[in-house]
Amino acid sequence: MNRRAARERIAALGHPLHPNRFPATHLVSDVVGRWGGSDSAALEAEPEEARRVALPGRILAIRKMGKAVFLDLSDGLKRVQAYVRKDGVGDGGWALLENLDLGDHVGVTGTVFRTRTGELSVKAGSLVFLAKCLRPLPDKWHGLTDIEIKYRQRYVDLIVSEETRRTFEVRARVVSYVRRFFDARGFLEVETPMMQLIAGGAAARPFITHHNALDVDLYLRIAPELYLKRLVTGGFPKVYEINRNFRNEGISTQHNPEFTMLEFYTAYADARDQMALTEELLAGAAREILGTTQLPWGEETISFEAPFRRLSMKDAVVEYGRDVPGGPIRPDELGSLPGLKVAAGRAGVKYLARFGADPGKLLAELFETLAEPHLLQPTFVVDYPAEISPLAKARPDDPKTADRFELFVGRMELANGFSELNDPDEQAEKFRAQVAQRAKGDDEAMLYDEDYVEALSYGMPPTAGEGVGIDRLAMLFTNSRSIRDVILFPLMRPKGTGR
RNA sequence: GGGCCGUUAGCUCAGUUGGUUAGAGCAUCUGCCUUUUAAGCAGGGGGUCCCGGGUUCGAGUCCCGGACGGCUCACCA
Repeated sequence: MNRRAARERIAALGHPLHPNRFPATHLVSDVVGRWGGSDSAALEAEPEEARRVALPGRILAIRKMGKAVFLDLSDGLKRVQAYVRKDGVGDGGWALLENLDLGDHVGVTGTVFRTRTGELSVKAGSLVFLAKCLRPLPDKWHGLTDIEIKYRQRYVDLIVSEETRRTFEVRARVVSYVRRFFDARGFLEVETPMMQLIAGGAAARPFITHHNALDVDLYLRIAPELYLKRLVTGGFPKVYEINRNFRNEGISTQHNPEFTMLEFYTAYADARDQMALTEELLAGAAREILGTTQLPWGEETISFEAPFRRLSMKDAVVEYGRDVPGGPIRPDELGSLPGLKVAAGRAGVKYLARFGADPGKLLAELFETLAEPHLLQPTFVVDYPAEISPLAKARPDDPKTADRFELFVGRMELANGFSELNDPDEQAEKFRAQVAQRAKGDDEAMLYDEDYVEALSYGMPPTAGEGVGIDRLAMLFTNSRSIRDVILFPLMRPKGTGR
């Protein structure tokens, strides 16, 4: 109520409570950028006229010193202090000052100088009111520690946390870099349907919605993959899309129901070419955005220096399965179903029964249990089982192994790519196998997409495709441990709803 | 959905084996202070101890149930 009372007093002093504009000559960042490097002597050497600014900002600190006051002004990005003296702004300005609170917006007109302690400051000649903050800001010293408010009321987080601000600026630069990277290499950015009759291109549960006029159920896409490959078939040899995917799965530090995916397709290329392109993309992004390929990750460091390590899924299981109780995992065990079952038993793979009949799923499960938690440095895991890769082409030398890779960084799956299956008959066969699995209760198995098979029958050139999780990439580039830290408005349980 | 942890002033947190009137710093209010910067000094106000039951002479503290949040496991990128 104090703040509302202060607002009333400001109005009584004759100040408009919601002025339409302030004739700013600079923002705080401009002042810091222009004079941040000038010491006191350099500033004094400039004529006063050249140091005059009309500077708006939000008040983030008030230090009263009797008949002088220091205000920390922020433009969200930088801070600079205003030095307001009673004899500088007069009785009117002083009366206004006495009714200002933390969070209010004001405009200061004055001269840039440095105080005797060397702090860059603006000596106020006048002070105008711009907007009132009626709610108290979080604790000035501890900041916003309530992680729920941080996510639910991101605007409050952004007001007080320069780190949060920086995180989202880095994220924006990542996306911008990705676009420039692909544009420069002749890729066409496209947008494909978010609402699909068949949610294809990945194994996940979709969200469902309904179109009234057509009276059809539609799915929010779980991936753009099948549409992008239709475009390659249609004659765009290089396409990419950066957009949201929606998966009706759990929420965790690495999962948000809607997340941003980069997918790109290169005709006439294979999985190896995509890996090389990916290394170039990530190392280049790190260098340009962060100025280094050595990224801090908690107490550790991740090196985005190319080339990244290549490791087959089986080799990974053997390498990280050495200390399994009951004896190390042996390469010969991974070649047969009985051997895999024995190995999985020793490794303590969960839900053994569910994957027991499928050697591909069993190997993937072994990999996830034993190897994935160790893959801190960027590692391309290659040679995925064909059974778990229904949209991928097999290796030319081995029909049981998909020409597929996944990139792991920071113990997370960051990217997934492969040489695309372009044989319509084989694709039809794989869809049928997926449908059969679905009938057996696997509700993440894919649906048969008849139109996609027809598209392939028109002839898709040899093509490699890949998806990269942009949110996770943003996590890596900002040293964020939770995906919620890199999504401005992550999905939260609505307030007041029970479980 | 399971497990673990948390919820005390506007904010960040203390609060002993269950025992007077629940505390501190910041914020807020009053006074002093014209180069401070977590400004300083003096004083004041401010509490549904998350909610509902229970045990007890007595509950912020113990027990049961619930709400909300975090972490984690499973599904998944």
